[in-house]
Amino acid sequence: MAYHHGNLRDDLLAAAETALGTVGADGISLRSLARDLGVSHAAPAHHFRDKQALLDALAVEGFTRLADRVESGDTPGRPFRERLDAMTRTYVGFAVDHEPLLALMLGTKHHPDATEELGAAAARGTLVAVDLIAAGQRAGEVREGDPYTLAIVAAAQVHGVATLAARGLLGGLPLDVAISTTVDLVFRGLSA
Amino acid sequence: MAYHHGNLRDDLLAAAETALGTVGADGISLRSLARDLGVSHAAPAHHFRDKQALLDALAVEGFTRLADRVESGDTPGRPFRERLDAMTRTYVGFAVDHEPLLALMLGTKHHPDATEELGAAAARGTLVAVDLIAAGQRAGEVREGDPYTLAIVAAAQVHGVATLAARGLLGGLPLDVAISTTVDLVFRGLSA
DNA sequence: CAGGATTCTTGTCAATGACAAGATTTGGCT
DNA sequence: AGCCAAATCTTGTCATTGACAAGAATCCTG
Repeated sequence: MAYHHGNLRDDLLAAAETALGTVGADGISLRSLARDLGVSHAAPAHHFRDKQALLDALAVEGFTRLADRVESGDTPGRPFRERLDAMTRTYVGFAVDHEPLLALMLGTKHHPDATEELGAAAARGTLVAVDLIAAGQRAGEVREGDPYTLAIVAAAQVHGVATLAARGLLGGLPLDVAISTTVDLVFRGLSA
Repeated sequence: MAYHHGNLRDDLLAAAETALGTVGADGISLRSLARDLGVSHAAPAHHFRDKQALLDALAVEGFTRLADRVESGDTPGRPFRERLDAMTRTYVGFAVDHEPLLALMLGTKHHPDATEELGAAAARGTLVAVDLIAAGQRAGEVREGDPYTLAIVAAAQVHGVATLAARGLLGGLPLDVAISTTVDLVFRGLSA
């Protein structure tokens, strides 16, 4: 066994994400992760100052992956409603599949210095939304108004459905019904 | 000093809610609460089986208070848009004023037996929303469709704006602009 | 006014996050 | 090649915490 693990940092992140799904963010223990990776209980400290620093790194990774998925699922040039539908499904799907990660991403207890990095990662997502609204306006499909404001609020609406769906708090409403209704309501709300 | 504290349970809840705002849900320590109340470190165990049981009780209390505020701020009989506006402002206001509590209420790590109680408390809120939609439909102000589905989704949309606003994640959008836009978008979406 | 239930206390345990100090390895610099 | 600093990992330690056990003080019901 090599004295140096090699890529402890990446392995810690991977193990932490797995643990996130089983024991939750608070249930994660640095010592337990270290044990799983066959490493001493103090080794993680050399890669993450804090337990929170590890979680922050996980959150940043989550934002990046979410943005990737949204962007790759997008179809620029297609009608507004089609793009809105795709984005909504992607977002809700991500939330349902990775609820603990999303909770981490939008949690409030990040390190001050990480907040900056998280903000940048999150900004990528809003960019896509603003672009969507602006394109819709240019095509005369979306009503007038500050595209930034409309994008933020519309995204927040979809976000609300996503988080409640992820936590099973939609009162028994089937997921596809909830999504379809959401797209419909948001679309009508934004219509010209 | 009386051997019996008298109303430890209530005092624990009150102290816990205060701590919730300062150190967060995870930062709360039963032992610390006990110290603050001048009571032995094991005393809380006789009132709350668990640390989670305490948090669950706090969450139930939160749902009750939120429902109270929404109901008391409601104006049945008035036009749909007016009621929607009032409810949205109440909800967003509650979220901004009590973000940690709301996070607790909608968290996923409750005790199984508490989930039932929480569900009942939360159901009160959806009742108001369904009533609002149904009334709007009767008045011809809201489009047709299953009122339950429309209510859940619309509530989820408002909820999304509320949580993001509470966490300062609206990208610098002024709160009143966000609220007004939200009411506008939801209203248009639901319009007949 | 007795006896059981309630409330609270002290004592204890394992787990954890964080810190300190030292060992091993790596990699750059001469 | 060789050396030294930095990076990586280790053992050791500490205070805090949640949970449990067993016993003391108090309350209350019959």
